[in-house]
Amino acid sequence: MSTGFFEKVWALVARIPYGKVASYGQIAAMLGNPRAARTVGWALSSTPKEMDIPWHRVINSKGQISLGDMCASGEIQKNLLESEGIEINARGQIDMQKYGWKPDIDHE
DNA sequence: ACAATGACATAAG
DNA sequence: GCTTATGCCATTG
Repeated sequence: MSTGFFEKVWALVARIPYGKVASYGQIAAMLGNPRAARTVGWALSSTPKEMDIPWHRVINSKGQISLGDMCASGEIQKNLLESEGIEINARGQIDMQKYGWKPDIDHE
């Protein structure tokens, strides 16, 4: 690890409760860099599958899967989210009002 | 140090 | 609402 940024992202994503989702901007903001949303996404893509990082629970601000828009890998993510109990709209949009993760209630 | 990249975010047309 | 352009931060070559 060159820096702890990746670890921070992984730690935060790993902190996401089951059946919840967080946006890149949210993660970046928690890390102290609300503009580092790109770096967050990149950290996830760099996340070794050896780790139990629920990267699929991290989506963009629109509550949609970015990968599903241009990469077939998004299908996997969508499948995982549905397996988590998260319901997705016809557009692949997630109900952030219900599934939006709130870091304040991580102790649930 | 510089240039390029990347699963984003926001503003403007 | 969609498309294009710019910004922002961290990593890599």
